[in-house]
Amino acid sequence: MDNRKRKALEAAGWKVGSAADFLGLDEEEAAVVELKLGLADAVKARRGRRRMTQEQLGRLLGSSQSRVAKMEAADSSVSIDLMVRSLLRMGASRKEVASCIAETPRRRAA
Amino acid sequence: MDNRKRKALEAAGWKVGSAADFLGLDEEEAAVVELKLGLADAVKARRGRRRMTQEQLGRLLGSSQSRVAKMEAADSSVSIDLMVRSLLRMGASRKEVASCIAETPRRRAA
DNA sequence: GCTCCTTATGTCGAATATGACATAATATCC
DNA sequence: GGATATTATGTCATATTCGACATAAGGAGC
Repeated sequence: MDNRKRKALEAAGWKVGSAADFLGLDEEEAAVVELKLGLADAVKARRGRRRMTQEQLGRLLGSSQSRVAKMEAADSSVSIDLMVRSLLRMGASRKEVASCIAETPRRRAA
Repeated sequence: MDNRKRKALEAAGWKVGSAADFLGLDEEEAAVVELKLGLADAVKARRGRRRMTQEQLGRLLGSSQSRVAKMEAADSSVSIDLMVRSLLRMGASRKEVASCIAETPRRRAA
């Protein structure tokens, strides 16, 4: 393989070649927030469809009402992991999780 | 609204109505693992396309080579958050992140 | 074989996310 | 109005995840 040469040339400082499609920190954070809003909406929607209270869902997840509330508010203290796990626990498929990550969340207002 | 009555009937014990599509804990864990494998593959693939080393990517992420290695191995000690952030930082769109969550990961072998 | 580069694995203190609890705010009924 | 149910917000001790470091393991070229 002839990677060595190219690697030495490209990626030398920071300007790696090809598409140059790195996001900055701010853009990344914005994307994460949108993504989390999408998950939050999905959790709220699914819980609503089941006619469950936050406390019931909290119990199902082995968690608490307050954490569910924060989850649905896309609070900065809740991880993507928790939201994803919650959706899966409520019966969402991986594809469904994916789709609510892909779509721009409805509730954009602050 | 007439929710009260229905809520009292449904959701009484745990058998909430409609689709009854709750996953058990095991199934949820399995789904999480698959999902993480998909993200891990995506990180590895993107890094490869950039011809970056794990150390370079670690530096870009404000992290370290070892964490990138664990990330690409879908190690249990790495969060979905970190993987998602890494992909976004490398320029992936929310949709691209979603698609690699949706698809069943190639590398199924242990 | 040895050297150099890259990746894998284990461990640590520090940083962050967690469940739990209290309590405030917001409905929804009478 | 009050009573009751549900949701929002703040705080805290514990648990998990973090970056960092050391070091082993795997390859590529000599």
